[in-house]
Amino acid sequence: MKSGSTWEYKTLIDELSQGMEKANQLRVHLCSTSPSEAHDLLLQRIISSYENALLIVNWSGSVGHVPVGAPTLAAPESSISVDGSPRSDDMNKSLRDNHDGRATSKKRKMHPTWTEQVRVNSGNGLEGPTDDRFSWRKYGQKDILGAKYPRSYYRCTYRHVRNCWATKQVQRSDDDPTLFEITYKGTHVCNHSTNAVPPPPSPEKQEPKHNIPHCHQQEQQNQTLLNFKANLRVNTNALDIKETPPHFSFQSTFACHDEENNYVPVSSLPDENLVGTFSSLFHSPATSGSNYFSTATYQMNNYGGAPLKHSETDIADIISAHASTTNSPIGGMEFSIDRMGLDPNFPFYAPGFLHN
DNA sequence: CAAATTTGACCCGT
DNA sequence: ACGGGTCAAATTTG
Repeated sequence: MKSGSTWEYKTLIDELSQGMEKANQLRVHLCSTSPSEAHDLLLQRIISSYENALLIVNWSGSVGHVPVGAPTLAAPESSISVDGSPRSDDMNKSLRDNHDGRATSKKRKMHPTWTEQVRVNSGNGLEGPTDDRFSWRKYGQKDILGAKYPRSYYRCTYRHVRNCWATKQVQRSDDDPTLFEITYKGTHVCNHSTNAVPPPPSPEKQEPKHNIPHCHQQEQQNQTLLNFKANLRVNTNALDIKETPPHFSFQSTFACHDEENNYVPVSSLPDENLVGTFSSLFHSPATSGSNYFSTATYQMNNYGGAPLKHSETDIADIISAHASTTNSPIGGMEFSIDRMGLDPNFPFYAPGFLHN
């Protein structure tokens, strides 16, 4: 992009983030002094608008020249499939299932992918960095050639319920056992603690997670934004992982890679201020959640009679969840699927933006 | 008993 | 053929 517009662009971002920050502050303030649903809702909307704007700006600022080696949000060629249903595998599965049962097929779709290094400062970081506020379900572990420690594979617990295809791999560092490299793939569309679809019947086990105070729900939205940014160039600094015993401290660094897996260190964040602004509001910017694709996903997912075999969490849930996005106002967080449908590549009719 | 983890087998790209 | 990633039956956990 040329320099003139770059300047404008930055200024715009500055302004927007200012606005957003102030709104956030106001919100926090209001929340603590005179909690009021109405205020909160209003502020949420304001903030959402800012988020929207910021996202749009970020988006347009980044698509033009694909500058940062951003983990691509969608596969370049497959513009329709904003992903989230990255693997038609499961559909295929139901088709091939018949005799083989094995289903993985096709090329792996492009997911936003980034790596986080988490250091566990403690006597024995044996458990590893477990809690990043999403519900992960381990689905595999593998000894990796030349690596001392096995690599663990996790996927989102709500994969089937919410069609959330985020996965992560955790690999302990060979020479520094306190260091874990966590590779996130795909973006969370479940946003399990707040958004659109309420969590499946049994609330998170892994994360009995403190009920999120009303005031903090915004965090989720903010987080969303942050994470979106993270998709462009992941960032974070300190994080405070809730269920960590006090003597644990995490420190993480992020990098993301582009499709060629070129590392893109995150040091060079052009808009530090923005990040600073947000990070002051978050406790755990490390989470990988993001809704920005969920809507697209929702409307794209097609459970087309492909019964997912076992319990997992239930097709009934799927159905009702699905229904809830179109019919019942659950938590007032439903969002406009139809609009999403118009342009799945433009993920900004994000949930939490309260379209009703 | 349901949900999560473990673990060997399978699949796919190289 | 090999290695990494995923599946799914068996097992464990809550």
